[in-house]
Amino acid sequence: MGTTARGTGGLRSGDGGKTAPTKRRAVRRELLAMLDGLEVGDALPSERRLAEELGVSRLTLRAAIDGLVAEGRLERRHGSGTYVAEPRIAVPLTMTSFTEDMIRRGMKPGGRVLSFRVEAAGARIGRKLSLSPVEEVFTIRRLRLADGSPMAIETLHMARALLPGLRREDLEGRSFYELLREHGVVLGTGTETIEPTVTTPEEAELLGVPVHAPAFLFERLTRDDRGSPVEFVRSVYRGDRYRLELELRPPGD
Amino acid sequence: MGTTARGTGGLRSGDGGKTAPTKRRAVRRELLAMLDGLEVGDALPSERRLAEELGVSRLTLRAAIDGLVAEGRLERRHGSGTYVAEPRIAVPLTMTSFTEDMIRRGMKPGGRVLSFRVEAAGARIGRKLSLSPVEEVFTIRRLRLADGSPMAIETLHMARALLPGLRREDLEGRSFYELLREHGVVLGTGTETIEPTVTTPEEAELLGVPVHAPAFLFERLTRDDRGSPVEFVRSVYRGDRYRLELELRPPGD
DNA sequence: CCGCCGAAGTGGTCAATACCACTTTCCCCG
DNA sequence: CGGGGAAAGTGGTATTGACCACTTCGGCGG
Repeated sequence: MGTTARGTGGLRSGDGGKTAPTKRRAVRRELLAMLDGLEVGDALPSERRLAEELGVSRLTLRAAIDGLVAEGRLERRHGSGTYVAEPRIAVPLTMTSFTEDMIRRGMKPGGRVLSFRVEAAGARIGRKLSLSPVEEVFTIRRLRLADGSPMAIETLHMARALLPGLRREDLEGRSFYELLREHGVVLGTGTETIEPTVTTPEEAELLGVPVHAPAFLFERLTRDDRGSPVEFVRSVYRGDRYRLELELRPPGD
Repeated sequence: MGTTARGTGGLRSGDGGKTAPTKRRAVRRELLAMLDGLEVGDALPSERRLAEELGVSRLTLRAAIDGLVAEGRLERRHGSGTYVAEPRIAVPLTMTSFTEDMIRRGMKPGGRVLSFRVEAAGARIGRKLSLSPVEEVFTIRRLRLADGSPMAIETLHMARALLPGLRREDLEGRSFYELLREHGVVLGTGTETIEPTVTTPEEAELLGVPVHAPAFLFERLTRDDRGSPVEFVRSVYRGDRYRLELELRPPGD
């Protein structure tokens, strides 16, 4: 180090092997690792110190911290320091895969595949996924468990072309998004709509709740990093055990 | 054109001083003004140009743009430009007051006060608001309208001490948060929980929907800038005309 | 005529530096 | 011994300068 006046530093495009997309994410990972060794309420080293230790500018460090603050894992106190935040019962809505979501809520996620079919997309699903109606898609129905008891019923549609060799067994253990990532699908943005609904007799049976019990209906369209639709998911969550909680911030203005 | 002449209002901590609160917010306002003259899909000037025109650094400008992008009013296209985004049917959950919310959804908000009482907080509300159970609170029940038809029933609790002279008439026209601001209450963070539910006969009657129709139940606790509870609100939204929609971003990692 | 490719322009990221606002601490003065 | 106030340390904001990654578009060669 020392003076390195030659800003060109690089290190981004050159480094071998895997993608180290952005420096901020590297810092984020370092911070996450650091968090494992800290208790709730503990203070982080000061931003200036951390930036130096990690070898990044304070701006970059702050950007990484910003993310963790937004996710509720850290808490800033002006003039005092940055602290490990109280864990939230329910976390912000963004991003949640079921697996992640349940882990955050302190529950053990599980699942059972109810049905696994390959069929023509049809008009509705084809439109959602920007596919021809005759293109083959997977239609996968899963029962989602939390701590062993039913939490949601999920129906997923995805172009077969994206994961041609997918078998029913592949879904039993792992996270679906993990599978996608291994096959080179990089997830980008998604859109989710949420409506209240009531359970149908079939749903009630599977979820172990009364018929016409309140439930959430989620519909999510996930896109890859180039904006092409990847999956369309429709989920029914039981309303008695699942609720959303979110932190409101004063508007940016 | 038209687009909601919501003028420059706002500005929360307005100290009539020389120093603008923060430069970023000033820039934000400039951008908002600029947006009124643009159509959906139009491109903004480049960041470098804008930064120079507005006399701020590019980073500051970017921070302001970031906010507008997060709120869905602008859209960035890497390598191409920054564009006025398609208005969203439903906007991110953060912040929404009913009035703001409806305006964003392109509907005309309205309301009718169903009941207005002053009473002892009681155990439950007292706990929510961090008040003694015998402290006097307002309990206000309002029917919320969108384009003239019922959209939600809202029950609000707030310590009387915060707005001692509040009368029923004060609520008829204006935004509640506006009132609070005028009395020096600066809103900070809030917590909202969302559950699915079904309408009771009374709610169904007021909302004009069938009994046991799906609905959202919102509970919101709003705090001021120092973290003290300000209001506790419980709202029932009809599920057939109101739904949530949110944009999912890939996690920071 | 079409296609390729590179230059120009755009947003995305990062560094180094400076100053401000706030909190905490602790020393000095009463 | 107690209280006030400066100093130090922290996060918050802002600037300048640079390079990277991507898109767009036009010129050039096939």
